[in-house]
Amino acid sequence: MAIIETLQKAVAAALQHYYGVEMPAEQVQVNTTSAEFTGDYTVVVFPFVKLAKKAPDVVGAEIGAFLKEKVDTVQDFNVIKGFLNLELSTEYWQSFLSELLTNPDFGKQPDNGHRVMVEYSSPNTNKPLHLGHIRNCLLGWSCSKLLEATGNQVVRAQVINDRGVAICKSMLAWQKFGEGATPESSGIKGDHLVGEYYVLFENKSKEEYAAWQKTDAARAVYQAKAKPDQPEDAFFKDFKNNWFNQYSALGTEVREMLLRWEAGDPDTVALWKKLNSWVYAGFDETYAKLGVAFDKLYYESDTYLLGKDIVEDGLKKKVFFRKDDGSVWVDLTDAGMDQKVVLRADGTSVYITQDLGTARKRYDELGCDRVVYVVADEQNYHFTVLFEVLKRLGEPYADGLHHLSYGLVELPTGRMKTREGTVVDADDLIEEVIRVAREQASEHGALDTLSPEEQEDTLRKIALGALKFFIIKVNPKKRMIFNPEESVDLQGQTGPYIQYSGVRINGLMQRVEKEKVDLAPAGSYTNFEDAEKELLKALHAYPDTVKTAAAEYDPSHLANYSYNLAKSYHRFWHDVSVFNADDPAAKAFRLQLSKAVGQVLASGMDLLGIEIPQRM
RNA sequence: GGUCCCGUAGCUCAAUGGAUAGAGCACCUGCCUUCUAAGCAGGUGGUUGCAGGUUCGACCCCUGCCGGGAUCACCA
Repeated sequence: MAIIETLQKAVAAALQHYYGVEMPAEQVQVNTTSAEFTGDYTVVVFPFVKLAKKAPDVVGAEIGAFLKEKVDTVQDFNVIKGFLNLELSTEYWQSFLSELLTNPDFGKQPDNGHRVMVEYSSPNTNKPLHLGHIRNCLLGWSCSKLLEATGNQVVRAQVINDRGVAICKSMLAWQKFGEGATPESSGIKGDHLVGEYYVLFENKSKEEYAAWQKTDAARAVYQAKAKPDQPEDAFFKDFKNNWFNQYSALGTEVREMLLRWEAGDPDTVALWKKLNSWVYAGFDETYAKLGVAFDKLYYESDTYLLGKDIVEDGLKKKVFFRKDDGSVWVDLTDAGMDQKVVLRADGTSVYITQDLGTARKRYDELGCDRVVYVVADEQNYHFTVLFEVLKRLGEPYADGLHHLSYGLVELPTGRMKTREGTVVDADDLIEEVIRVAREQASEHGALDTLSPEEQEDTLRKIALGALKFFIIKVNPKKRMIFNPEESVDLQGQTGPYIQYSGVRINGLMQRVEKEKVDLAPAGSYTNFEDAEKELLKALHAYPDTVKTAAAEYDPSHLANYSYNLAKSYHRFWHDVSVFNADDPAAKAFRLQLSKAVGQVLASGMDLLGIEIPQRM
């Protein structure tokens, strides 16, 4: 904020003037004053005492006097234990407020000419979205909004893992046992239907494995391969993947199906397209409910062969080397990593080959000089390697790549496990939060006069506000415990608490409209109440909060800010009267202040992907 | 075992190296005749995993331990 720079420069000038000390202005620490002291901004004078060779309170008093005289926005100061607290003039705060109100883009930055891609969600097409995808989507969406707000052009991209063994399992199970069921005939949402066949496949496979374990062949394998003293059940648990690849009839069928798919067999491709189309329709519905969207879709089936030219390139540049068997590697041991295959001996791509290829392709085609990959932290190593390799290849965009790594979402009972059926389904969860919101609303009664459509819309906003805030308030890199009961709380540190402060403001604004209140005399109101000053200071901090959240790819900063702003507003609401204020200037000022808070809350919540209802 | 991440109130989470480590939930106590009480005010609750170090000042930076997690495939 410009005021901070002004103060920094003035302090530097004071140091020069009194002590002949040269200090770069940006090294001067200016903090916001904590609530229990008088003042708006605080200069920490400890770093200067050695240079000035005077006691902290003397230095503070001298600099304070200098600032008060030379900087007209500094109205007063006090020094406590080496902290120089500065009070800005009421004129400054008044003009700040009116500037905020005339600037609908307050807190946002102008176009900086960069184009950034934010890649998020990356679902597999063999089952529906779950709680983990929700955290991913909310982070990706909010992050993309933050990047836009800080002046970037953003491309939202989704990579869809639409090929491979997983979807073939669903396809095979549907073919064998589905009897032609469709989403229409079964009344089941497409992604859930396909997911059911995936589960069915896994169950059938489990049965087959159990039966196989009783055969002589299995006994022979156990005798030959088990470690000494290894009990049978432990051995067969470990052996499962080997069995599936070598002995399983279903396994063989799936692999044959995958081969047919890769060969472009028309029937297989048609089946694949049919099931995937059901899944996409299901995903679209879930994304719509979550309020997230994409500008660009990448299908793994289009990109999985990509990246071979970059391997050639890397060989030429001696970044990669070829082993005798023909496989291509990169040696990162000098950077504390391992050697890594980038191309198999048979010439086919591996996971990282694709990512190398798509990174270059995106830069070439879309000019994205920054890419944010929103991917869970289990892939930290993969991205460290990927970025390092691209750097060594001298790719021009290599420094603009960022892995927004987020921690796993766990339940109070522990990790979600597919096998134990503890995975929280995204659609179920959304339905559940809406149900609870409906229950609470009927007790509350505030929505009773709305039309049924408006009621539904409001309930959706409240419910999703609760769910989204609950997830987004946590620092992304931390693992989070998701307690379903707490996620639907509407009181306390929650989305609805913030929405409610916005709703209160909406109510005021409607009344302003109706009663045609004159807001002009606000400027003559100068004797701010504590609650008012607190709000002004909070509003003042908004642009920096947006900047920090964007720079750190961390929406939780903004979530916490929004909560604190809402909290200050609730206190203000309680402490002072707005419409019943005793003088017209106070009334006008409080209405302007409320309007400003409403504007910033709406802006901030929008960056988090949360809507504020008209009433609740 | 190597590398990386996390350990803060009973629980879920905050705290650009700055002042007495803060919120919410839960548990108590108050506040609707006044702009929506989905709100406000107060109380209880802490050796910031442990031990050193750097600094005028450390939850934050450094070192070593302890605990939890992730990852180290010609899988994705």
